[in-house]
Amino acid sequence: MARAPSCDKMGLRKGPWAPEEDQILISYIQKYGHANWRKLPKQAGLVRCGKSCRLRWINYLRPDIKRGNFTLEEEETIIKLHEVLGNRWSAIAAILPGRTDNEIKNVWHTHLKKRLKQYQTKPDTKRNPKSKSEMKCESSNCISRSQSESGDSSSITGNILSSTEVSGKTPMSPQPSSSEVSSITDATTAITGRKANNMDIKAVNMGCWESFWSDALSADNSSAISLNFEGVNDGFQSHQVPSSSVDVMEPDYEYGQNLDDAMEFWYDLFIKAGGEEELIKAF
DNA sequence: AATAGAGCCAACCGCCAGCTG
DNA sequence: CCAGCTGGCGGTTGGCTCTAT
Repeated sequence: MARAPSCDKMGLRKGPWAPEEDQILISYIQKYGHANWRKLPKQAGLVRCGKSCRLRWINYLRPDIKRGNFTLEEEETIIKLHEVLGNRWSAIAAILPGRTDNEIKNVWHTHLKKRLKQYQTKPDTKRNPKSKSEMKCESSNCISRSQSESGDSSSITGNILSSTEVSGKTPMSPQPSSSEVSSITDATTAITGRKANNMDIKAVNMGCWESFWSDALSADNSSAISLNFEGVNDGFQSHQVPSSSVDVMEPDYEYGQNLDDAMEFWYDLFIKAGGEEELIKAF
């Protein structure tokens, strides 16, 4: 395949972007979008290659970029996801809203790798590295529970992610592209420890996993119980589980205080209700 | 105050997969 | 089916900043 000449071979500017260039790029994209990165610089009047423009936009100029230091939660999430995904930075970035793969890669190489090494040499000092099976994302918007050590499928992993966290798209976006599906698959595997299925992809596409599960389960909610747990950003959210398909319930269970507990209980119910097949029917 | 070394991060490079004609 | 084009990805690097001496 013929390769496009690199930027310097075409006499294009390289290196750090000037504020004026940023401004040109921003206003062009705001006006016309970025349908074709290769043509964009010429049309916008920039002496850069399309690739450079794309990178600048994605990594720095996009309005939804979160600047500033990574929080402890974000760093923990990266470490845990890296245990599962390895150097698949874009897949990790898909789960951390507002963060770019480049940023995550940099943080990993500059901070986290070192920190992990320290933990491994002094396992009791700060963080006790968990095995994959113990993976548990503790951030408020990313919950994961391990499959039981015995391999019992009744403790399938739970997860809460908004669509934007997984696919980078706003809710009710059109059909995901193959690359987005791959992101969703990666994210599902990373967070839940299980393989993504079409339902996950559909769920992400139609809104978010939370509401998907909720809607699906409440399709038969004539005698439903409610699970209340702390939501992503906004306090408490209610989820309905059809009690008709559940053999055992604990009505006095405290759901509201601990999201992990709620999710554990929720997923136990889900499995008792017949697992995925039941969900497919309900949906 | 000057200098060297380390750390950090924006940006580049080259490869690859998916799309299109 | 094929070749070319494009966007996306991960690895790497150059240069700026910070810190120690």
